[in-house]
Parts: sequence; structure tokens; C-alpha cells
Amino acid sequence: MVNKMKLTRVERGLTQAQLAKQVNATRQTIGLIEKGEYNPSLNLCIAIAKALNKTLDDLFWEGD
Amino acid sequence: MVNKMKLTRVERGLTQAQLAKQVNATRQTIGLIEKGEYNPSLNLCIAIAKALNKTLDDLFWEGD
DNA sequence: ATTTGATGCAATATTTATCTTGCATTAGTA
DNA sequence: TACTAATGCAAGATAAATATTGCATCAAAT
Repeated sequence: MVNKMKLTRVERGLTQAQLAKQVNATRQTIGLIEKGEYNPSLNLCIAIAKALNKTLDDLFWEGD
Repeated sequence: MVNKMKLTRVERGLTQAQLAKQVNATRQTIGLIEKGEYNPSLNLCIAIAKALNKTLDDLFWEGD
């Protein structure tokens, strides 16, 4: 599962810790989600999407 | 948090139990997500979206 | 060479989603 | 009326997400 979260975060010039703070998560959580080793909650996905000015589909949806 | 999941499910003529089976969840889980009392995992959201022929944004995103 | 910031990794603890089971209720229908 | 299907609700158990802490590594800057 490859998501575009890391790419977008780096594009925005944000560090994992900065993004984590914005979405009330931890750096570790962000890192593991980026690596595809976590199955994050919907609320966290939404918070991340908003922090990165993207939508859920942009970051977490892959066309069939 | 009002989502369009229940509306879409009913439109598709599916029962909570039928949808639950398709996404490997329980009827209760589906019911609680529909009521907005659960914060489902991304994987479950994706499975639900695919089962209903919708995308994440269709079901779980609300424009700012 | 050393310091600092960013990330990776890993063990444990805590919180929360999800399951399991069971019963109540409602609507439809035979 | 009785029967069935669909949904609501709720308590306890389990699994998984997330937090916490600490240390290692690597790159960039001093």
C-alpha cells in the first residue's frame, strides 16, 4: 500500500513532527502511516488531508 | 458527523448485514458507523466505498 | 569533528475500534 | 395474531491503533 501522504508532506515543507502536531498525533504514528504499516482511523485521515490541503481521495484512494 | 453511507446503502438495496458481510465486518459495526458513533479504520472505509461503488470522498468527506 | 534536526526502529502501555452474544423493537406480511 | 426480517442497544472480550519513551542513524551545518 503506497500512499501519497509522504510526497505531499514533503512538498508542503513539513516535517513528520510538524504534521503530527497539527493533527494531534505523534511523529511515530505519522511515520508508520507513511510506510503503510498502520491502518489509520478515518478521523486521523481527515485531519491529515485537511492539514495538507488535500482530500481523502487525493491521499488514500487508488483507482480500481 | 453525518455521512452518506446509510443513504447509499439503502439506494443499493443492501441491508446492514449484507454490507457487513461484503466488507468482513459485523452488522453492529456498520450500524454504529452509519450513526456516526464509530471512527472506522481507513481499510474498512475503503472496503465500504468499493462495496457501494463510491469513493472515500463520496462517503466520508465534507467540503470545508 | 561535533552538534543539531529529521527519521527509523522497537518495547511497553493505553486507548479505542471491533467482535461476540443476546435481547428489545419495529414494520411488514402470511 | 403470529412470524420474520431489519435495526437498535448494551455488556463484556479481543484485537488493533496510538502514545510513550528511548536509542540509533544519517545528513547538514558550524
